[in-house]
Amino acid sequence: MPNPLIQKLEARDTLLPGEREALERIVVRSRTCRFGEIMVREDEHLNESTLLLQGFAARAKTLRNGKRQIVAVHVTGDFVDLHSFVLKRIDHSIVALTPCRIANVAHRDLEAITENFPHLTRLLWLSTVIDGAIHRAWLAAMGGRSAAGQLAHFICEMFLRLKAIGHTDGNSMVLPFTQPELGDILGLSSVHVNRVLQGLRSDNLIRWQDQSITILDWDGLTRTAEFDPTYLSLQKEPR
Amino acid sequence: MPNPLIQKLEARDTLLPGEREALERIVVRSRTCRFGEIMVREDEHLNESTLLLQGFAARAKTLRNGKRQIVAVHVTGDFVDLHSFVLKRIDHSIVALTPCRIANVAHRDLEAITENFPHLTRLLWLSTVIDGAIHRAWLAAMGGRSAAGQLAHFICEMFLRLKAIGHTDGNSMVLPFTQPELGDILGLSSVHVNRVLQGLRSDNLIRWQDQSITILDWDGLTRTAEFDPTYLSLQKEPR
DNA sequence: GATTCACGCTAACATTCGTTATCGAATAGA
DNA sequence: TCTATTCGATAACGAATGTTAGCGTGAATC
Repeated sequence: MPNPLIQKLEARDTLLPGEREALERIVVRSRTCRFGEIMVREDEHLNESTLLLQGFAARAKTLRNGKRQIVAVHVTGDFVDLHSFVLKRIDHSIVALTPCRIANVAHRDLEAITENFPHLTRLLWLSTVIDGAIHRAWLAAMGGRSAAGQLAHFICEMFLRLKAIGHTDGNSMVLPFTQPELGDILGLSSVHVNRVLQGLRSDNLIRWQDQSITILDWDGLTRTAEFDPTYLSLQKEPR
Repeated sequence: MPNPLIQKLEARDTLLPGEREALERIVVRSRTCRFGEIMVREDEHLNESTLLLQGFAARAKTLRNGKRQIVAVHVTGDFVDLHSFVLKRIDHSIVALTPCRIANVAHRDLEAITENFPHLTRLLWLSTVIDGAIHRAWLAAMGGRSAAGQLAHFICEMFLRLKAIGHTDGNSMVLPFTQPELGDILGLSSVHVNRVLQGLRSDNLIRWQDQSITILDWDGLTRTAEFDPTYLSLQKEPR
């Protein structure tokens, strides 16, 4: 089975000779996580990063009143806390939103990559920077759009990200999130998530059954979302 | 006058011999910007990044309804769009919130750094990753806190960031933002910003006169903000 | 088989927040 | 000097969103 990280980087730029092998060399041990398991705990000093080989995971901050704010959602192939390589200490915990398979990559090995593979280093850097672009898109969605627009934006984003890794089926995808979890993602109450979801359904934009979402009207959905996919950097470019 | 970028990096890790000179070599041309000037325009293909030598700048996205959402605020020493080095195309524009002095750094020169200075590369990488951490803090503030908590959080953050570059005076700082601008930052209407500001004032947490803010009760302010400064990475660590 | 629990959904109500309008003061420009 | 604009502040109103409660269902647990 191919390393999904390689697939992800190859979508953004062509790997140079040797880079693929270097990546394969550092991804060794892998293990599984149960649903709800906390893979990485806030404020710990880290000497390895986590690569998500399969499943959905989230970066979450918990507030004093018990509210949980999810600040990022990750899918297969994402280097969930690559930023901890330079940060050393992360400001959130990482939790499995489904059962997951993950691999740990030693920071020592990443350091060796920065010493020997400058182009590959730039591509890893790019991964963390795309995470930042997604953060900004979420900020603009939360601050500037209606709740319906925000939810529509999230659906559009997840569809393109899942499509990029071949996890869509026509206009459908599996999004294994409950409405309370969506509330934690969007910063809304689960009641309001339900209301807004009804709206998207009655506008015939999407169908959401169990955990399978079908997009009935992509143009309409992107219009209510004001969705512009460029921030996902889904095209090749020399980096 | 010392290069403020060097000062910023030195606060996070000790520079190795030669790194300081390499940085000084790539920061050459500098120019001034008027208030409101757009330094970098959304969606342009970039081959240089912008270093803020003096002043306040913002990254902003404009929505279809005319609303402007500011997704980041930058101060002296910040490498405002260093992420464009690997991204090549940015998802927002960059606008001067005050008159600014800026320098442009060619991506070719940054590429040379990644080829020859791996440790310095990691520190530049770190800069972009700290920007991401700030994005996440804002997301948690917008999604999970009250408007008062969100505003208080922003004030705490700006105070520590300005203190780190020596731009505070005791418990006071100059924050040259109007209330409508604060609204664009927080995703609130200017009317509501005014309401919430009154609240912080009447609780004797801050004094805000003209553009000078005095923090009267740091403990109280951080408590209403639920502010934890670790995400700013303001301590040295081998990277 | 019985129990518990989480989920999706709905309703009623309270609160927060946005919109619009207005005012005086300060500022910039003609 | 006069005018136009912007800002901070305030009020009134309406819309968006949160809170609490309750219901039926299905899955998991005992």
